[in-house]
Amino acid sequence: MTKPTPDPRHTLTLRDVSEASGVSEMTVSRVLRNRGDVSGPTREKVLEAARTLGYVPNKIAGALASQRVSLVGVVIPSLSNMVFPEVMTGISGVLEGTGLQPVVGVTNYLPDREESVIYEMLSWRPSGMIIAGLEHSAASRAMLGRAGIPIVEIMDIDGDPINHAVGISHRRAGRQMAEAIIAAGYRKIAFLGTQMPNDFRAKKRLEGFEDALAKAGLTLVDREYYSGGSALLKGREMTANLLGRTPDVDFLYYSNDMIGAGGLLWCLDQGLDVPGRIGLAGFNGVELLDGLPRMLATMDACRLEIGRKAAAIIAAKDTPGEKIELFPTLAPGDTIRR
Amino acid sequence: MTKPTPDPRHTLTLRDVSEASGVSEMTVSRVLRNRGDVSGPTREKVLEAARTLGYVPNKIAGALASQRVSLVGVVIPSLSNMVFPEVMTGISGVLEGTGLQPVVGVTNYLPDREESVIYEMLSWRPSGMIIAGLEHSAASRAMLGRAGIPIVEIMDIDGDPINHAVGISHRRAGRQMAEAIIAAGYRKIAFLGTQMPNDFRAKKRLEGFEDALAKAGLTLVDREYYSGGSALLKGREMTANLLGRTPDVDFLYYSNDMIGAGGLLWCLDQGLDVPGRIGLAGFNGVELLDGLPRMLATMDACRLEIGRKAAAIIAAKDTPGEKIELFPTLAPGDTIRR
DNA sequence: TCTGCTAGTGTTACCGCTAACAGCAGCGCG
DNA sequence: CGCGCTGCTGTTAGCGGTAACACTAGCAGA
Repeated sequence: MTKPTPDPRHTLTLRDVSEASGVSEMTVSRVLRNRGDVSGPTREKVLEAARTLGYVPNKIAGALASQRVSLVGVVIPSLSNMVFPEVMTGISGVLEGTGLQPVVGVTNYLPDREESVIYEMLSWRPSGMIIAGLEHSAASRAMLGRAGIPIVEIMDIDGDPINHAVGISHRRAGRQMAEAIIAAGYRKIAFLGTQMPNDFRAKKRLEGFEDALAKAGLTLVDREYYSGGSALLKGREMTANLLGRTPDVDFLYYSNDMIGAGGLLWCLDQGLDVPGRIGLAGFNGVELLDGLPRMLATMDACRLEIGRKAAAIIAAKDTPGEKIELFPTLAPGDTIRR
Repeated sequence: MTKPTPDPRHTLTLRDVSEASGVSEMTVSRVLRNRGDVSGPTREKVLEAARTLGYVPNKIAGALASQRVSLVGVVIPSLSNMVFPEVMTGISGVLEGTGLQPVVGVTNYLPDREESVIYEMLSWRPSGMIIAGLEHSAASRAMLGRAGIPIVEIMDIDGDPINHAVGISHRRAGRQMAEAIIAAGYRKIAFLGTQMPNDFRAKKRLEGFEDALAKAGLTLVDREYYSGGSALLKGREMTANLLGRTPDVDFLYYSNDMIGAGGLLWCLDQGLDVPGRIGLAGFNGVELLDGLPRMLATMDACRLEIGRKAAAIIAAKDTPGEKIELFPTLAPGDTIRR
């Protein structure tokens, strides 16, 4: 409730601390960064002065002078879907000790927005960039390629990375799930998922899924798409629609766990025999959903590990470009026959 | 998969663009920032050069020279609990048009970590800071107070803000919920919530809740705390424990919707009559949960609006310090008798 | 005694950009 | 015809730090 500027004069600089402690700015700088030799007493004097003044260093100036920026740009499509927060946890954990700090930018699955977020981030000259996905506009790829810093594209490895990639094969994940479903004896299989034209990972999963169906001489008997809204609720609606339209389906493959959970709740409400009469599966392995009446079949996307590995690459900063594939595990849960 | 540094020589600067387009650096700078008069043809030449070179301005240098930083620090306790992503959405939405960019820091509800996150952020000399909560270490408060920028403390207004505050009264929210519960005729009321010693908002809600109970001559008949893990699952466990211990409870007040949802699912599994035999309520109004078999009674925390208002204060940057109270609405759902 | 070294400190020259001001045409006007 | 103006462009001097080097005293070894 006070005014925002209680400045005695201006904002503090190294000079203020140097005057207060009677040494040069350079020595203050050395003390504050723990670099170079400074005698014990001097160090104490300086720290004391900095503390009582309440000096906070100016990283803008420091970064410009040293040509070193302690930021790592992280560009992700969304924060609200449970998957990226976990990736962030992995990233922060590893970056913690390194003096590097993640800065997130959110694109909402819009390529234009992604381009401008990347531009903005690069203009801060970060030490590295972590970006979800392998598909970016030509301009984005060009900017990133030219930036001269390590670039790690995460989540997906089905494609050509600019530099590094850490992720899983969503095509393979789709295929694996399909194989498990077929092996369990389901034959009339439907897909329910996001409409989003730019969720390439979901798209690849579906491709892999359909490939595997084709190999078994099957095709999807129906499909249903949605866009916004509460995922749980959408899952119910979509499932109701689809079963209304195609009552004899015996398996529902959802593009993510949230809508899958909604579908599961609906099926249970209807008293359908799950997984006997009908099976369900999602994708992501969101821990949040442990605690549903029944465990949804799903596939872990290795989110934490992806975050960790990506951060480690940036922190190492010398690694030559490479593709790191992680392998998700299928959790059959209680919604697929065994 | 290529090497990270395809530099023809070094990273581009204004000088490169100025040479490529045959004008001074200053003119290039003017064009790139749309500031001051530049003739049409010159502007074209410059833009063309910048585009073909792939120049990305260096905001570090720009910020240092202009003493203006387009960043807004946002300090929040967690990203994984559904409530802050929505606040972020509100913030980003408002900041979008202003040229300001949010930078988030996560504290995991640890005061020490909060202090260092604040220090880190201030060292980038942001144009403003948005921080969750009103309770901070003395050092944190001092740093923020001295920073000379607008500080907005969000979520809570039960206390003394450093500068601005936007939020709801959690004490009042707790009281209101208690009153509604009592009015509905429940008498044996228990509380289930987070253990976290630093979730001051949850604590205040509980205080308000107990105050209102006391006014009606009631006290909590039991309570149960948890710390980590999947909230839905924890909700189940806690509820099972509590009802095992105190079977005659007739209302369960949860400190958040997720554990409330877990509890609700457990009650339904057990075939308990909700809300007849037992009522339940949570807090937050997370949209995510629409779609549960039954709508949990809850209270919206005005998250989106809090984010918007906070960002607006920073963007306006001249507003004198003030406390803005928002008023959550109680959504009785289907888990409280009417 | 002189040299060479080291630990501790100061000096200088930027880092890449922008504020502020200094030109300098070309023009209308008294 | 000289004045002031407007429209455009360039020049200069930092912003607040840090790298790189210069300096000084003190001391070991030749």
